[in-house]
Amino acid sequence: MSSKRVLTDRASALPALAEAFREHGFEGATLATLSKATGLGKGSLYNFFPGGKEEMMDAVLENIDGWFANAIFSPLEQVLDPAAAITGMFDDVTAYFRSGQRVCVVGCLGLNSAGEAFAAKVKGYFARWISALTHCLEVGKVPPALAADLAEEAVSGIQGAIVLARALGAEASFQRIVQRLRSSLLDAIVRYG
Amino acid sequence: MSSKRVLTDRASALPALAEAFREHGFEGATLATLSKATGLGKGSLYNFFPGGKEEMMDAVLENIDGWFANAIFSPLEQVLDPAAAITGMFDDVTAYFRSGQRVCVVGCLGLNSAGEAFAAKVKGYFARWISALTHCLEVGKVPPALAADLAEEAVSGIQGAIVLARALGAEASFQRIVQRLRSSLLDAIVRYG
DNA sequence: TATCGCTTGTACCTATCGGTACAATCTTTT
DNA sequence: AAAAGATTGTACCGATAGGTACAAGCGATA
Repeated sequence: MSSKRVLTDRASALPALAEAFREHGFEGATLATLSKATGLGKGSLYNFFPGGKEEMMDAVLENIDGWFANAIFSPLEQVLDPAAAITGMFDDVTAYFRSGQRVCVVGCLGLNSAGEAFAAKVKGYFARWISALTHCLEVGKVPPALAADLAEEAVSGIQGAIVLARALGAEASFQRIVQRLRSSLLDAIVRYG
Repeated sequence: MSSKRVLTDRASALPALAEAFREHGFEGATLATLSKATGLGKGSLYNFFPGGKEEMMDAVLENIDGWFANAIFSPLEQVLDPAAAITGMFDDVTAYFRSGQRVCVVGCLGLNSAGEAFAAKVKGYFARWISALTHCLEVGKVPPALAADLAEEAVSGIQGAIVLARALGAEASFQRIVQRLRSSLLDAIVRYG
């Protein structure tokens, strides 16, 4: 059971690590920050993540990706009711990003040179999201070319909504933008479905 | 003339500083980085910017804001031909952000805690952009409520396009998204104008 | 309860951080 | 050309960065 316990404790530190990286970015999050955020001393941190900050961020990305795969990507990929799946996606995403007050770690990593080490994971995350959403729209009888366009627009639009809502300090902006995106996708399904 | 020369040299360092901040972010850009980027030693840097990194970023923001005011905001605010102004805006923005390969310093600052010191400027930048674009659409006879929505969607959409294009390493994504936004605004003007 | 191995806090390391001091240079003015 | 001022590189500062070493502490097995 000891090997399981290591896993458990390592995993239980991930939410706090993710929150610290979210707030301060990869460069801005110091070991002192991470230690305080998790309640773990440096010793424990390096025990669980021998690779240091980079391994911590890697684990956080893995964890986030797992959450999205489960809560967002899979439902879209194995969709039965496209309209319901899309509505669910926007609801989950709005809750997850706290209407834009909570930043997207993955998106932020792509923006500066500090995130280059994680480029593949960042790319994979967005690529899978768009492809899952495209698939869902196609199941809703939306023509493939339009489906791909709408999916790209939606995923990109959510990221933009986060940037704008943070900049303006306005959750309402996020909600308006996301609602418009949702309507746009649902309209396409209604039109072709 | 000496006071002018100070201004000139300080100003001439701004593009290099902006590029360094763009690439590494505020925290990630060290004084060594900034020194190398500008070709100025620490002494000169602190001679021109006694307030250190923070004053440098402040000056960079001022500079960026000035560029946008001149190239983007003013044409929208004093618009005669709304359709042409909007087309011009998207062209200029696409060139400025190098189809999304070049990050928006202002948007990035809003994303993590390091940028809190600049929150007012960040907010002002986006607020003015949205309000200028709203005005332009209204001149194009688009109803005010819809104009505000479309403007918010466009500005937010551009930011999202940058995030996505960087993450995917795909300029094509940026161009598709921006073209769709442009069409959406032009359509509204055609419909109501 | 003695032992074993995982876990943890503390002390410590070097490199580099942002920033300062200042003497040596240029420029400019006269 | 000489004085005055602006500009610059270099040396240096304390603080803190990420990371390592390691002895004490801990819970499980026997």
